[in-house]
Amino acid sequence: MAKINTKGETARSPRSPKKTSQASRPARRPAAAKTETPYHHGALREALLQAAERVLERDGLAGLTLRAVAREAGVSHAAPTHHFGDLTGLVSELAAIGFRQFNAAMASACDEATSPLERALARPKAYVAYAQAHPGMYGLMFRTERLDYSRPSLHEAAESSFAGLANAIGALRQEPISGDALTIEQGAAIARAWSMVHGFTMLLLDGRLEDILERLPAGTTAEQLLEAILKSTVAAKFPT
Amino acid sequence: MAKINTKGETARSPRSPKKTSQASRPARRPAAAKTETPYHHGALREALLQAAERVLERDGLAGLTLRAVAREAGVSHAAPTHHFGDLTGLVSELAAIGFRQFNAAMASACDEATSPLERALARPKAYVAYAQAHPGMYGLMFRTERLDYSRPSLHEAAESSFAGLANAIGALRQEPISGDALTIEQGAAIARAWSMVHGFTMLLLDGRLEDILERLPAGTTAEQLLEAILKSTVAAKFPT
DNA sequence: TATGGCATCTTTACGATGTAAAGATAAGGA
DNA sequence: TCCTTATCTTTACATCGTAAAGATGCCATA
Repeated sequence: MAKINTKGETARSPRSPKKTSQASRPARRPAAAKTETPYHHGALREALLQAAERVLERDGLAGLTLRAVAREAGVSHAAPTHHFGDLTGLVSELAAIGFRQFNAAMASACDEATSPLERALARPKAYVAYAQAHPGMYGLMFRTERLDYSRPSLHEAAESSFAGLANAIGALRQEPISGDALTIEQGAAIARAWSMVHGFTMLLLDGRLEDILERLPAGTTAEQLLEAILKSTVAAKFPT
Repeated sequence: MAKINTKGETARSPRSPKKTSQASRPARRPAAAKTETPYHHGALREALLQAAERVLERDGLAGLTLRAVAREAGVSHAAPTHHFGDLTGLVSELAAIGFRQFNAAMASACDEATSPLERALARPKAYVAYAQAHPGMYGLMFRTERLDYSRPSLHEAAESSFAGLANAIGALRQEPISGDALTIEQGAAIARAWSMVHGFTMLLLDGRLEDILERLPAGTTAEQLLEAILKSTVAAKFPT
């Protein structure tokens, strides 16, 4: 509400107010002098996505508007339209980036695991850790209704995330999971794991686990609660 | 710019355009003639909440705006402000109603269960069933960031929901759960159950379980998938 | 090298929203 | 009867998303 907007709608710093003829600007967009802000940005699309990520993590989902992103990038409010079509487009592309970060974080966590038990716990722990480190991004990926999964980049990134999960469950059950057909037991195992971790994450981010955490022995963290849940779930598979 | 606004922002049907003196209106707000729409509505607060629920289930979360609710109720767009303060206020009161419906649905489902196994499954099944029957309401309760839990009605209704869950887990573990202190095992059991069911519901409503469902034997429904998950979880406690 | 097409970015405009503030209207107590 | 107050309407404004028209300069082609 009330958004002061202290710097005016369009805020490209060193732009002469009118009649910017091509004099007084370095010729041919020199990659060195970024401070001159050439008329044609040159990499606006990427700059907008980075600006959007900053706005998202700073102001939350509600603050992620087309105009705010444009302000953050220092261009006019309508500039994003040309690159993303509409807000759904920008948000979807940003979510795709989020999914890729997310997948990379889980993959690297799995790689670092040594024991079988560790490997089983690494993925869900990395899942929750990513969401805690990037709550805005996670909200963008799983809370917004404004995502267009028909966009190839988003579809592919989300699909890859799902495939990683399915493979992890397959490894845990020691039966490779086919790409096109699942038994009811396999489907239940995958859905259960995903539901549990996703639900835990959402409840945690929404502060709804506070009721539980504050009744636990003093100083118990969300990570410890998660670990207790996970261990009680997979304990049977890894006899101590 | 005259504001075309096809149905007029304020749409109380039989309102004389100017100078509505008290003649031509039934004296003293007669409870019989609802069609006359007395100036002072008499029960606007409840009417607005009912209108809001209709708008929510018809147009979804994005369609639930203060002005849309006012239109639906046939009053001016600023009328809700007096009763709810702002959009957060209205949305929070509606969410409280949702939590009460939600709790009642689960309680009645538990009452109808006969066997111990049935009783263990009744609650989560009713949970998901409510969300499927009232996706707007469920989204309002668990997806919106615009809820004010400091409001007594919402706080109480949500708290009651949590208490019901904790009791159900206590019954399942055959150890009554204290109101103020939990062991890590108890906390993990509660958080696990809630996370699983909540996560399943969110993924289902978001269509993210489609990838799994369509790989399952043809015709498998979400309810069957949920049942498979639940049974594999509590199977140990209920030897067939 | 000159020039025209076209991608890129800005300006302007419009309807929608939330919210504040002032005006209108009835209800109820003095 | 009159006045205070709660309730509802009108008006106003900043913000948002989006469309459309104008400005700018890159690049291929002549």
